[in-house]
Amino acid sequence: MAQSIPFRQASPLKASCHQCSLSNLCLPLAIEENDLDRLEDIVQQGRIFNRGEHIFDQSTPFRSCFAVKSGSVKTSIITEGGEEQVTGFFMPGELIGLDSIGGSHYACTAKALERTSVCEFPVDKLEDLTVKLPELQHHMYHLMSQEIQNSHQLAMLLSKNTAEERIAALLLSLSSRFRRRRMSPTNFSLPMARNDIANFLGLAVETVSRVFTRFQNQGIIKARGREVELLDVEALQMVTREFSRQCNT
Amino acid sequence: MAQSIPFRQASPLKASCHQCSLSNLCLPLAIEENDLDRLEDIVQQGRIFNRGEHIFDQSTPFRSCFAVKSGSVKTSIITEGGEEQVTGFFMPGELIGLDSIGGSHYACTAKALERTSVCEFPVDKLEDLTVKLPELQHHMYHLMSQEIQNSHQLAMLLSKNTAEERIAALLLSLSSRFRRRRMSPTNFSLPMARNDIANFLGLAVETVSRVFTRFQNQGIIKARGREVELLDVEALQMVTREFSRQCNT
DNA sequence: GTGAGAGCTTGATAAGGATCAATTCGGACA
DNA sequence: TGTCCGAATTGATCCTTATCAAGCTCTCAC
Repeated sequence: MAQSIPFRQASPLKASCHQCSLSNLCLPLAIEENDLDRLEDIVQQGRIFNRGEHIFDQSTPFRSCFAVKSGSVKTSIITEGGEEQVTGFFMPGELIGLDSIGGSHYACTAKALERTSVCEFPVDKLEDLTVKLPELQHHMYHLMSQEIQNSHQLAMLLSKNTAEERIAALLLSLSSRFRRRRMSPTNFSLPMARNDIANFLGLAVETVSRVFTRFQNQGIIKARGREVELLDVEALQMVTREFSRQCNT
Repeated sequence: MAQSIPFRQASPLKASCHQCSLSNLCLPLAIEENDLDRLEDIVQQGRIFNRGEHIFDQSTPFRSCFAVKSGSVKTSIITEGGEEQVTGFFMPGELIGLDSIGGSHYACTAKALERTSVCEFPVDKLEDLTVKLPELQHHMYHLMSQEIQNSHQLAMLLSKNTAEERIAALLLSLSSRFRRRRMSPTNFSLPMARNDIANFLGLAVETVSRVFTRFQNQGIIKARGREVELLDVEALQMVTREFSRQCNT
């Protein structure tokens, strides 16, 4: 977009956090209104990625974290043997690359799941800034610790829960993330393919498919391709083990 | 120990990072010799925990990160339903509590696996210090991102690898961590019970036991209770999938 | 519109590991 | 030294989910 306006030469790719609708989800939420300029000074409006394009991969030298502005991203580790493990899905307002700070290269590969735009935060500048803005530093620590917790939660899901429980948990996670963005928590379209869901949850595609139809037959969800409607959120919550155990006790 | 010397009243529980044998593994490794005092100023020599004692649990208000000084610690998440998921094992020089920064309470429960001593870093002071020592801040980011990577690696292990591969990977991880501490990488005693291994790796205890005996019959390891000897490290590396795939290709 | 290919669904079979059950081992303690 | 209890091992069976195979559907290019 910005590139199609050749006349504005000054501050060519500077993003405006002030005007961004995601400022209450993204990094700006940790910063006082009048310090926001300092964040804007280091943010670069990244380019737009088409479906399937890499934002970075494991061979890219690490330089920046990225905030998703629109669209969605999947991150995955790819082993020497070529196996892929999807490690996360990122939606608008969420920050990618926290797992790579301190390394020379990115620790994972990030791929746009649809047409996606991102904001880029060069990490050297970000580190300088967090020294000056302790609230921002605190927020960074907070984000990173949450990333650790998310990953532990995933490990838990993978090692202790059935296919149905895993899928229910994913649907609920997506639901709450849509809600945070003031979008319908019960009626949304999945940004990722069944394949990615399967990989992320440690299942075979066929199993994912079967569980979707099972949920549908039980009237818990309605799914048509990537379009999903959660018909009975309570039932979904019952499916996740934490909840069912809680109720049994 | 310090408590048994009642005459020294000044700086009662101050740890000496200068003299600590783990200073090349622990936080001090990021700090210039002459800034080390500032870290020492905020470190508290924590008390010693007996086998089975909690260093903190999920109901403890979050205040500090802890470095293991001697002994070992397991961390786990415990769900409302009472289920446990072991999220990590921590050995001397390693930092616990990174997953909790920014929260009001600890995100996991930490339990001493044997008689264990820890150093305590109050996080408010640590955050203040990282503002003054950018190298320390950078190192904290680095540690946290590695924690994320470790957890992703675990997720990968759980979702893609067989029981044998998971156990081989754990043994190799322990081995390399012993090596870093200048201890034998092939001859060590497991700090954790079979039960904890099973839980961590998403297996049943029986499966862990069976794999141990299978490895033993194949002459890859020798195990007598918690005493383990790695007889054929190469073979173990072959077992982990990354390696075997690499060789097949 | 039509064909091709990827993505998704459904069915049948097989396998890896969980579960249940029964010993055995090992260390703490009287 | 014997006893007790939890941890570890071993065996038999069952279950969930992977795998293999086939058919369906949607989308996109031509």
